Amino acid sequence: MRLTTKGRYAVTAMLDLAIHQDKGPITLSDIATRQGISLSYLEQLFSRLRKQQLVSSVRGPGGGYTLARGAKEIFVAEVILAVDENVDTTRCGGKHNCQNDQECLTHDLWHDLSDRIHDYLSNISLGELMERRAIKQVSERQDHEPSSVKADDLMASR
Amino acid sequence: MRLTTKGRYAVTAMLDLAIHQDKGPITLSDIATRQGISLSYLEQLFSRLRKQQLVSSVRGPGGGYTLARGAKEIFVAEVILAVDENVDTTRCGGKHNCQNDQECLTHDLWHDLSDRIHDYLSNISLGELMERRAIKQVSERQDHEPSSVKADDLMASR
DNA sequence: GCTAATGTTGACTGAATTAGTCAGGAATTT
DNA sequence: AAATTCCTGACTAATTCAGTCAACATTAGC
Repeated sequence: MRLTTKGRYAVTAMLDLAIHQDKGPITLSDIATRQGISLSYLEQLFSRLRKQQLVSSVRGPGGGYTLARGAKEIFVAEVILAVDENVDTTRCGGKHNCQNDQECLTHDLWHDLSDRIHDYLSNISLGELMERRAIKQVSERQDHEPSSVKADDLMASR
Repeated sequence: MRLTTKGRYAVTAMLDLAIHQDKGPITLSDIATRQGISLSYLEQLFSRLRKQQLVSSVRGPGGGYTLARGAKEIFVAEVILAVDENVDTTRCGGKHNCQNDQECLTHDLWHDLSDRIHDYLSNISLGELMERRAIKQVSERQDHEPSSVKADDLMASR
């Protein structure tokens, strides 16, 4: 499991899709402008996302992409793995008899960690990230709104 | 926070160090042979690990590297960040006024996720990974050892 | 049916990063 | 003095990243 800018682009684009999907199919041009990602690069990414059945496409005018499932049923790990064709992260490729026992010992340790990260990201859905954002926005609005409690009061109370 | 093969090499090497550190300073040549990583590449990585004070070095014959702290006080996130000359992952570099509000909306969402991963990896120590491995080894040995309790008995009791 | 909008595919490319090589030098033990 | 090890920097091949470009397929609307 790798976590690079490529995966970040994919997750960001999928989040954009999730946020705007109530407006019907979304074109890649829209996402490109909103997120500042080149159209052609998005095409590469969505080609893979489509093959993994994370998005559906509609051709022709008024067409575009939609999420293939609900935002709460799509998990970050899926998105990242879809655009990351990288598989065998281990040098010994799962073989347990490489050179000496010592080698695979730490290989397994890494594999352990990799599994944990994967499990973790498999439990965060696009929907959750959206919700979290919604909560944050409310909280920020409250911070900036004039309220009965002044900022100075808060500072003084520290 | 990125998660690449570079970070994996670093974590693997640090785990190797953690496992063998009871034998005094460990040379990079030892790690190179055991883990199948080129010596020169390890030198680059350990140069950074040393600058971040994750390892201590001893020069001359009988020298090598040791962990700067106990294995339980070194966290995976530290190791990865040490070798990753972290680029600013966000295009807007933290500015909240890039183009339109929409752009930063999903940028923040990604940042959220990145933070979560960081928090997660900040709570896994090298020591924990070692322990987990130890438990796994015991469990595997028990699976293969003939014992007074037969496997069939266990299955039946379910 | 024509046209425009959009997805689909593949070949190509410059830039950055990865992973490694090489050559020396500095410190320290024997 | 000699051997061992860390330390540093310059260099390089391979890969990946990010993007460009061109051609084509499908469909909606006129």
